[in-house]
Amino acid sequence: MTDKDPTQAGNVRLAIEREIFNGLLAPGDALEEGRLAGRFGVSRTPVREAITQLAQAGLVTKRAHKRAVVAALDPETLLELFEALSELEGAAASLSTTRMSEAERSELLAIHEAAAKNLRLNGDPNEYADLGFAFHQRIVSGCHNKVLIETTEWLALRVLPYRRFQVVAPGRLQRNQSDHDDIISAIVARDAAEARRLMQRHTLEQGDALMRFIVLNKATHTDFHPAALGKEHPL
Amino acid sequence: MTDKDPTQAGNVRLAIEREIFNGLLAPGDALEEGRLAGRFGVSRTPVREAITQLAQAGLVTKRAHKRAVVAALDPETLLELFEALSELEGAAASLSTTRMSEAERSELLAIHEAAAKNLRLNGDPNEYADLGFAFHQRIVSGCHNKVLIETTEWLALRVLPYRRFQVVAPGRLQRNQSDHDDIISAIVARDAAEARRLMQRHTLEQGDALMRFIVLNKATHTDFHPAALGKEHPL
DNA sequence: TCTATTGCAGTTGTATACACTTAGTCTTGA
DNA sequence: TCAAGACTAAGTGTATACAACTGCAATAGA
Repeated sequence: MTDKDPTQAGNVRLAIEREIFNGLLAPGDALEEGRLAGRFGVSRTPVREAITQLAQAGLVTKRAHKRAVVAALDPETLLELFEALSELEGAAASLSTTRMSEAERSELLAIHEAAAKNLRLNGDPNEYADLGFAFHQRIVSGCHNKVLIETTEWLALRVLPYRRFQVVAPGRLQRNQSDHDDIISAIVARDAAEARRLMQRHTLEQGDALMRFIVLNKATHTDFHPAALGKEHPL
Repeated sequence: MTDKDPTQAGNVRLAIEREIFNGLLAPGDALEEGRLAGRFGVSRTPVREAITQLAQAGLVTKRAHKRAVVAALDPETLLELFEALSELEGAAASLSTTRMSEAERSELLAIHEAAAKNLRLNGDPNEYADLGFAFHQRIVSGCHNKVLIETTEWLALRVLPYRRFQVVAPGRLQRNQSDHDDIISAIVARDAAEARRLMQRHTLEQGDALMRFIVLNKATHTDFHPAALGKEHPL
């Protein structure tokens, strides 16, 4: 357990989060307080507090006197999540066109070019996924609105376990990169409306691609969950 | 304490929420677990859980080994909050133009007309505020995207203690109503882009008006907080 | 007088014990 | 055989005790 966090509840929260992202805890799995407490070597109290926080964050669902379970993202909710996310990221992109500092803009460009290079040289897909993630993150943070940033990341957190799988869809990478190309163009041209439109469409399409992938996968593996494919997520 | 909620932590959470909205607990006030426990006649455990939830919801801030305090919305954050909210409500309005059922649309119209009537007859300003609140809420819920609805309400919750004061600004009521008029028109015309634009601008202006009011008020009363003006909020 | 250190009171964080709820099984009666 | 009800096991909700931390005030030293 990382000892950076002063409080155990925080540690436990992070640990459970990680396990959810790793797939060690799959959507639908029950979080039993006593067992987790034993596993982490603490009492039920901090575990309970961690679960409360995770429930409030939407990563787990909890009803009175029932065991908390890892939030299962049914396709419908996943779609809604991406729709909402696309609106927020679109808004952020729009604001970022006028608010990003020169340094932020050049950093964004650097990330974008690193991704392009990775693609040209057939680099590690996971590295590409991370760069794509960074790309989105920089655009969001560029809006300089803490509330908007927080809210967007809050939603992004919930799709994070699923989001990296878009890369496996054939041909998605090139399409993804050209989308990013266009978004960059809109940003450097200071075209807020266009940046919003492109960013929104892009995120929405990511969601669609992911959905398609999931339902196809589900056809063969009814017990599909993120960990089925992934290596753990770097957090 | 209302005994409808099965769990005490939930009761306490609601009670504290109410006190925050009432102004009994003003932004910056400390929430001391022991004292609250005594006041509500429960132990510290459910109080602690309630505070954890409220912290996750953004209504209070909490750091390790420090007392939790009611989140103080400094003007900058308040502005950011309204900016983010305006994006979300705009998005919801856009989606609602195509997704609202006929029943929902007519309910929205009924609310709007009730507000108009209230205004014509110089009715109770608090009733008008409630109708305005309902207006926004119906448009948001009309988008039929649970995630988007939840997220919007989550942000709206944080400005709720402040939002009702817009009505006191002179001339705001008529302007508010005519804004609503235009939004309704866009919705019945199924003009998604226009509905988004109007709704976004409208919410943003609400924020601006509120901000102006607060800074003016603050000039005389440095210890300004919502309860200074309001009757309690009906929750 | 000023500064640093130490002690103390108050408050939060954690462990543990107990009460209550839930779901499943087993018994019992028709 | 089946349904209804009691019993039981497992797990959550709450209370309480204790440990750890923070802020402040008193005190000692220069």
